[in-house]
Amino acid sequence: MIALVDCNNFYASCERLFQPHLADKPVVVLSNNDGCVIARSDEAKAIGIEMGAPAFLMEEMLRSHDVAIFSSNYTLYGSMSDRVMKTLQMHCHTVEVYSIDEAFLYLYDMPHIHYEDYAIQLRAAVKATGIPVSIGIAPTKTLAKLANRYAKQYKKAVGVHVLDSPAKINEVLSCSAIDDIWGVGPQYTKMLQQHGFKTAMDLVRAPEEWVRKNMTVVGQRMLNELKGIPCIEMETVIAPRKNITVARSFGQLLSDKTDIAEALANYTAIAARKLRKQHSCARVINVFLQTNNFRQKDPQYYRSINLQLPVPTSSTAELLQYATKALDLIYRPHYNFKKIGIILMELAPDNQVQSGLFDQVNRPRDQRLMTALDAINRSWDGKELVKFGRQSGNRRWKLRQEKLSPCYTTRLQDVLTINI
DNA sequence: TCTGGGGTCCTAGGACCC
DNA sequence: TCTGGGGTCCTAGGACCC
Repeated sequence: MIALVDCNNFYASCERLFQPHLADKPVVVLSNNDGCVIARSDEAKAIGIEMGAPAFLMEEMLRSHDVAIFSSNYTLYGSMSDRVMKTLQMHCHTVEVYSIDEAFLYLYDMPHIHYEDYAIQLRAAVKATGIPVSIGIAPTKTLAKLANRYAKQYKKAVGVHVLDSPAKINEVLSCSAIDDIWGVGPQYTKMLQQHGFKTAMDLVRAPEEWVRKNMTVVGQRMLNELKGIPCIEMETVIAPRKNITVARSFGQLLSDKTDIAEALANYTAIAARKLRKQHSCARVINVFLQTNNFRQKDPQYYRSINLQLPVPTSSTAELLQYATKALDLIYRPHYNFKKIGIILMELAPDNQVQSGLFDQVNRPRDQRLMTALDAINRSWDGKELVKFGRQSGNRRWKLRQEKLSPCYTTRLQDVLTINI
């Protein structure tokens, strides 16, 4: 059996944990730039606040219901996620951390446990971190996902649901809508509804060849998973990323090339740090630049460009040179730009780099420099104490984060003081 | 009139996930 | 005035190889 542990309203729960007076209040967390709603407490969902809704269209509503609003604080959420995942690892040795707020637990080597009791205990153990979770247990990942949804929807008090018999599986399949299935998104929902499918049970009854033809091999795997035949492997070792993207909308529209170049330099530095963290080098970089396409009255512009690097690298200095060159090639004056991004592609392990015959770069020296830079910056609360000149300037690009909470768990001066 | 049988690599586009 | 930021996988078609 496989368990799926999913944190309830994760970002909202993280924020609320350190402000207990918000315990039964509506809480929302906004995306970067305080743009859209990306997490909601149950109370916020009950008022009718939709996922992804733009905050600026709901100001009156948020005020009238006294909704607590937070900017995203990924440092806090990452740290809370670590605590949750470590707790799970203490109760199961095969854990796949699937996302910041979800994990699959492999229970095959504990066949004699009582699954529901186990889940209830596990849930209580995680609650000690302050984060509430729901748990679904089933023979496949896709069914565990459905069981988890079911627990959230119909068994809120216990927060746990186990699919250990055909009858229980059928019950969940019958009361799950087609788009509740893991792997069925908006397009497949539309297609399946047009063919008369309503519930997960309807899909299970469909002929395999039909599913294969209309939903590719991915759909075929999904179908088998719903029938209790595992087709999606556990992935317990973290594979290195194949691409690394850093892209942000600016806090305000920018036209000036100097401002945009400064933003790009900072995003490049972040991407390069991520690259080194997973011990990879990039062979190709892509830089893209775009205007705000919600402002249809403004002239629109989008361009992206790929640059091949002569020798794969993870050096911020070198990547900055190519990123700057890329911007020179795609930048056009007089547009109101909203967003720029860099994608590092064709990543390879940094100990398997083929050097170039005419390479002029002193790579060992660059590597020592980057190692020293990372070490210094790591030891200062993650603040970038040492950086490249191109990264500095007037920071016109920086994000709006008007409701940012403290880093309660990662920055010493932000730790709460409690008066008794 | 009749024209083989295997393969790989690359790219764009489409689908999905959190 | 204000609308997020990351990822993965699959397929079809074209170009090429022997």
